[in-house]
Amino acid sequence: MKTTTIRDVAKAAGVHPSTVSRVINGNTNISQDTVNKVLTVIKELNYVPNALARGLKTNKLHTFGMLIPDIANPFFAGLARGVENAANEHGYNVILCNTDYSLEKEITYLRLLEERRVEGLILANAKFQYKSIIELEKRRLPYMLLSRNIKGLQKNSISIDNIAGGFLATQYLIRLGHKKIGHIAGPYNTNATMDRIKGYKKALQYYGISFDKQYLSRGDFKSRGGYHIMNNYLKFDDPPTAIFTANDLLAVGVLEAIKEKGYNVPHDFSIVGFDDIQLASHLSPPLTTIRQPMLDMGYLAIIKLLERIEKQISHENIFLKPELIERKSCSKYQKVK
Amino acid sequence: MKTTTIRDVAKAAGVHPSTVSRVINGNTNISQDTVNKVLTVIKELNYVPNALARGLKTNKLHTFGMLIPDIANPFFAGLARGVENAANEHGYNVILCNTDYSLEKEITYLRLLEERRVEGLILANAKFQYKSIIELEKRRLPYMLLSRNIKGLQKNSISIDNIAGGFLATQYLIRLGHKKIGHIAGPYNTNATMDRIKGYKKALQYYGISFDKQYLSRGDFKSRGGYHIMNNYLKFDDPPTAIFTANDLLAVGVLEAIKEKGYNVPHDFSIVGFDDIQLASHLSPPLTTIRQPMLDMGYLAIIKLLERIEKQISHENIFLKPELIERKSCSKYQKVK
DNA sequence: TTGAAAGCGTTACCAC
DNA sequence: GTGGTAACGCTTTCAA
Repeated sequence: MKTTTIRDVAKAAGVHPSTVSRVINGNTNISQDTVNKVLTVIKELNYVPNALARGLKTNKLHTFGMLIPDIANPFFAGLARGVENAANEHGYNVILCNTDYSLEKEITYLRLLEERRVEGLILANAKFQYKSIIELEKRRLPYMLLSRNIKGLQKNSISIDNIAGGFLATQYLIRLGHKKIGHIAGPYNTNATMDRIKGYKKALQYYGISFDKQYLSRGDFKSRGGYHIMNNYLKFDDPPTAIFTANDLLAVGVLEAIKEKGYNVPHDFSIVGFDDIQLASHLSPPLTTIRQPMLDMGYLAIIKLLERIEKQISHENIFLKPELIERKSCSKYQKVK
Repeated sequence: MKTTTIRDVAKAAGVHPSTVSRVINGNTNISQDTVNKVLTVIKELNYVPNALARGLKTNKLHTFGMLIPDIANPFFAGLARGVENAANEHGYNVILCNTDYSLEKEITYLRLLEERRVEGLILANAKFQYKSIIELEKRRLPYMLLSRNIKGLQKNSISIDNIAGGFLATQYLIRLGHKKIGHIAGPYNTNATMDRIKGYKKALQYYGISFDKQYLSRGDFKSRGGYHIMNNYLKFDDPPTAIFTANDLLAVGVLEAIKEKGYNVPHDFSIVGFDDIQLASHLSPPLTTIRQPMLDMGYLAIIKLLERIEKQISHENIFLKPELIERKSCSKYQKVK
């Protein structure tokens, strides 16, 4: 069974194919009569334009590609949702690719997306390096890095200001009177982790608290890690009275370790997380945390990508403001334990 | 700047374009010499085939469309992940569309996907009705309904066996000695809700417990709803001693209401949820729940879709087995309260 | 084993 | 306002 084409419509309407094309594309220089006639036939024949043919001709399929490690991770799901919202509003579709933190997968997907002639790329994947970006630029394939910064590249990225986020969290705890503040960081090979540490140190310094390196630990963004590190803190002669974790999952583990030992949050320890995933508000106690505006970040990424495409402009790195969400996992520092 | 085409490669390699095409497509009837020559040139020129042109010619762009209400919902994210895994393994890409439970959006997206000539559709969206399916069949666009059944349609769907799920949850509570078992259901306009209720009733009947309709409540799949309904139960002269909720979020609200009144889970009340979202294992107490195998469901949907495409077969509705995940929100019925 | 030619379904440019 | 024609980049059939 052949699908109906623009030619079938033309024949049935008694006009030339190019006229049908003009009608479809909303060209104005056509008599109302012809427009009506063509439109009627289109409906009658149930004609659906072939976007591939159009794409081949115009070099525009109105499709973006998005690379993320894993859509099942709520953080990336939020980004993806923001991206899709903005793309859809502008008539674009997005092909989503899960790379599982594998460089190989990233490269395979990228190739696939190039073959498909996507008009732009949102890169929220993990392993991508500087030279891959150079490759993209050589091919003139517009991209935006999302929640991702690449060393040596000072443009076309959108992420939150992680330094500000770290500062915000730490400052909040300091203002509650805490002086012994632990920070459980993420893996050290990401900018996000390092910046959050910077913010943490900056706040300490700003408020005249000296940095104690035994209070800084390297975690893995998973609850298990938070659990072990907190247990370790609890063995200290002088454990921290407040903990800032580099993400919410770490805070989950911290909470577990504290409860297990019979202590209470926020009475005995104050906790601040990072991300504000759905989980955070449902923990007991509900977790005070630094919110990343995932939807906004994704949305903005597309807006900027479109600007790049339409006006050929490059953008400096953009940093969105993090926000402190105050819930019930922190309290004023209590002298007596 | 023109992109390099198959013709450029041909010229540079001193062969005919059709020969290049044959090399790209792994045609065997070519001398090793020519293959090598062409491959070298392809690399030199950095040639990337145009999938649109190929798709136009072959009518196969190897792309699927997937309609879901909201990727930010962990349940759908799980499905999407499974779908993408399977699609990718078979050389397909997937265009993801968030419909926000809006029929209008569903229709708009569907049209877009048709124009793009996707080869198949995964429908996990909400509003779609029988007549839209008929429309798809008329257009010979293969589809699979995912976690979604449509009245009157006895084929091409994959979901879990919700009756079995409801039965499993209720049976578990009964075996713990509970006799007064409440069920907080979802919205009544979905098959999933109705089937879980059926399973609940079936278990009661099977174990000789008479159904008491005051113990069955209609919820909304949100924690707020669970909270209010549980508060209502607590006002009963004879409140249920165990609650089975139609999803995990409802259980979150139930837990809150119970704690607020100073009761303890699992000591005073036993709770079983449904879905097993990430949240479930991190609640306190960790929630016993019925797991839906999201990844498997998504994966299988693509496998079956491919079968339909390649072998033109229709499938009966497929029901996957739910699984009870035992955590710490249930205990044996205690006589004295 | 390779070349030639036609055509997939559009759009865009040039006539009239 | 509308028609004609060529071309987008590829695959496929036929012929050699």
